Amino acid sequence: MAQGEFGATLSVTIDDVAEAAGVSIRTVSRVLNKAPNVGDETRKTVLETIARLGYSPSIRARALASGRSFLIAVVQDDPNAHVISALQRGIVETCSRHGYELVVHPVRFGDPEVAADVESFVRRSRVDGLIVLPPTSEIAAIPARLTQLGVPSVGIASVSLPEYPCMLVSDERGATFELGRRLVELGHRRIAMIEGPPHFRSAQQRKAGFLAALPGPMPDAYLQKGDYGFDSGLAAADALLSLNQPPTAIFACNDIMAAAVIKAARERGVDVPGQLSVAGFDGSDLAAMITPALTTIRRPLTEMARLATESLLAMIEDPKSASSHEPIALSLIQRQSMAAPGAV
Amino acid sequence: MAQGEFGATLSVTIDDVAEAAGVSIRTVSRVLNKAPNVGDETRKTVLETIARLGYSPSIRARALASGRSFLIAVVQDDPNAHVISALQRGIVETCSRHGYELVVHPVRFGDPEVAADVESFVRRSRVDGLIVLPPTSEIAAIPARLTQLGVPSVGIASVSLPEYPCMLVSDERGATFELGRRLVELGHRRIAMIEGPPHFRSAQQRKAGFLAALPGPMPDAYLQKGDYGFDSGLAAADALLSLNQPPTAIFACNDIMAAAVIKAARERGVDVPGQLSVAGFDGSDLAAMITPALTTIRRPLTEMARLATESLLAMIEDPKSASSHEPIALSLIQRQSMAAPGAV
DNA sequence: GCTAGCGCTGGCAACGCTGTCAAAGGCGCG
DNA sequence: CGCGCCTTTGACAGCGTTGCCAGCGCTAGC
Repeated sequence: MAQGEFGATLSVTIDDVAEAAGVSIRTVSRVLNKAPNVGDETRKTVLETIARLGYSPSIRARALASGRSFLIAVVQDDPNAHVISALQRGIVETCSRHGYELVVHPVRFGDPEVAADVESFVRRSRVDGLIVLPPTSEIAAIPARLTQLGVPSVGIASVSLPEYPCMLVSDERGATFELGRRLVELGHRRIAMIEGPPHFRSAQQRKAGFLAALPGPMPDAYLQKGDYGFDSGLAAADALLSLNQPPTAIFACNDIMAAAVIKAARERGVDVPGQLSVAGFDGSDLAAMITPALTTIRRPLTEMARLATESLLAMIEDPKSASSHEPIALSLIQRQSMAAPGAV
Repeated sequence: MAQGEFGATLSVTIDDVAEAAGVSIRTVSRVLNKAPNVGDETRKTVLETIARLGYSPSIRARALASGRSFLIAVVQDDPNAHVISALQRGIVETCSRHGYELVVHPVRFGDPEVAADVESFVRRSRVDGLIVLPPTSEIAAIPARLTQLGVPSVGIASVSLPEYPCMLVSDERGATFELGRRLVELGHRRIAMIEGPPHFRSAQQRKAGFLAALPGPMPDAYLQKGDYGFDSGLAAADALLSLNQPPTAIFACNDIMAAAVIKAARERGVDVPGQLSVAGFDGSDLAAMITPALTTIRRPLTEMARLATESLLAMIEDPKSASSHEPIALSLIQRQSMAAPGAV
C-alpha cells in the first residue's frame, strides 16, 4: 500500500506502481528489468511513477519468482586480515557494479564438516554462486558438492583443483622459485627457510618452489616449522640464529613470520641485511612498515578478486559459458631486507 | 520434486516432505520453525523425512512469506583492514549462531550520497537490520533514514548519535586522556601528536582527550596533521624530529602512523624509547610486530561486534525491546616504545 | 448432556515478483 | 483487401514459504 506521496516506505509494491501508472504489474516488471518490449511513452510514465512513489522492488520476491537471488557468497577462513580484506574489497566492488550483494560465510579450515556446512549454507540461503578463498579453496570436497548442486563456484588458490569449474591459480611456487634464485644470485649459500603449516597446499607450494631454486638440498637445521603466526616466526628465527653456522638468508613463508625474523635478528644485534637477508610472502602493508622494509612476494589480490567475481557472474548469467583455470603471475618486491651476504 | 532418496538437490520442497511424511505442509512448517503445537510422534516423523530427503527450507520463500529475511548487513568503509576484519569476525560469528547471514555493503565515507545509497540498499535487499561501522557510523543521516524506514540499526562509534536506537560507544577520548596523563607522569614535557583526518569525529575525540591530559597547550609545531596513512606519518615524524626542540614523546592517532614514526626515528638514529617515546592507537597486530613494540590503545573490537550483533538481533526479534547506548572502555597496552624521557 | 476450551492439524490466502502465453493493434506484402 | 507477423500489453499461474482461521477429537465444567 502506498502511504501517500511522501514518506514512502518499504511497503510500496509493484501493484501500487501499476495502479498509479495505469498499467499492469507485468509492464512495471518489464520496465524494472529493462525488457526491450515496452513502449517509450509507457516506460517513461512507469519510471516517473516509480520515482514519485519512491518504490524499490523487493529482491526477495524477485528471487522467489525468478529463481535467482542476486546474492553471491564468499567462503572464507580467517587466518589473515590483510588477505581477506584485499580480496573482499575486489569482490564487493564488482558485485555492486553488477547489482549483486555479497554474503560472507565463515568456515573453519580444520573442521571435518566444512563441505557439509558449505552445502547446507548454500541450500538454505540459495545464493547464486560462491567464491571460495584460500585456504578453504584447497578442499576438493567443497567444489565437488557445489557442482553436484548445480551452483557455480570459483576458487582462488595456489593449486588447480579440477573440481572447480573456474579457478584463479596464483603461481606461488614459481614466485618462491624466483626468490630463491635471486638469493643464490646475490651470493647466498647458507639459506634457511621457515615453513607454513604443512596441511596448507599453498605452504607446500611455497616451500617446493623455494627449495627447487637452491643448488643443493637444504640442511635439516635450516628448515624450520612455522604456523604463519608471529610467535612461531620468533621461535624459528631464534633457532636459526643460534646455530654454529647461522644462515645468511632466511625466507619466511609469510610476512608475519618474516617480521618476526627481523625482530629476532634485531634483538640479537644481527644486522639486516648486512649479516642476514630476510624475505617474506604476501606483499602486506606490514612489509613496508617495518625496518628494514621487507622483500616480499605480492599477489594482486584485489585484482584477482575482481577477476574471480567477473567469472562467477558470467557463469551465473550464462551457465553455458565455459570458464577456465587462470594462472596468475606474482611479483617479487625487493626492498631493503635483502642484499648480498656481507661480512660473514 | 524429490529426485529419489539420493542426490537430493535444491529442488526438494516442503511439499515433498509433507507428502512423504503424510502430513500437511503446514505441519512441516511448524516443525521447521520449532513451533510448540506439534505432536511428538508427528515431529519425529517429519524430522526423519526431512533428513531422508535432504530437504533444506528456502530462506527466500520464508523471507517473502514471513516478512523477515534473516539477513543482516554491515555497512562499512574500508580504511583499515585490521579494524574491519576484527569487527566482521565478531558479527559473522554471532550471526551464524542465531541463524542469520551477513551481507557486506561497502560505502564511501566521503560520498555525499552515502545515506541515500544505504537507504536504497536496504529497500532493495530487505535486510532485517544493519550494523554500521566507523567511520560511517558518524554520519547521522544514515540512522535517521533507517529509523524512518523502520529498520533496526546499531552503530559502533566513538561518539553517541541520538539517531541510533542502539550504539556501542567506545571511549576513545578517555583512553587518549589516560595515555596523555601517563606520558606526563613519566616525566615528558615536550609532547607532540599526529592527528587523524579532522573530518572523522573519532579523530577529534582522540585529539581532544590527549590534549586535555597535558599540563599546558600544545605548541603548533608539535601538532602535526596526518591522514592515518603510513606516508603521512613519515612526513609528520620528519617534521617533528627536525625541530630545534624535538619532542620527547609522540602520540600518533593510529598504529600505522606510529609505525611510521618509529621508522623515521630509526632512520635518523633517534633511539626509541631512549630519546623518543611513541604511542599509537588501534591495538593492531602490527603494533606488536615492530621493534620496539608499540604502546597502543586497544578497542575490544571482536567483543564489541558480538555485542552489537546481539543487540541488533534482539531488536529484530522483539522490536519493543529497548536498547541503549553502551559505553565501551578501552585499554592501554604499554610496550617498549614508551618510557621515561632519557638524556635530553 | 451440552458447551467451552485445549492440543494438534489442515486449508486457504497471501507475500511481491517473474514466466508463459495469448490478445490487441499496427504494419507490410502479395 | 486480407493475411501473417511483429510489437506492445495484460491475465494468470506459479515460486516455496508462513499467517490466519477453522476444525478435529478430547476433556473439563456447569
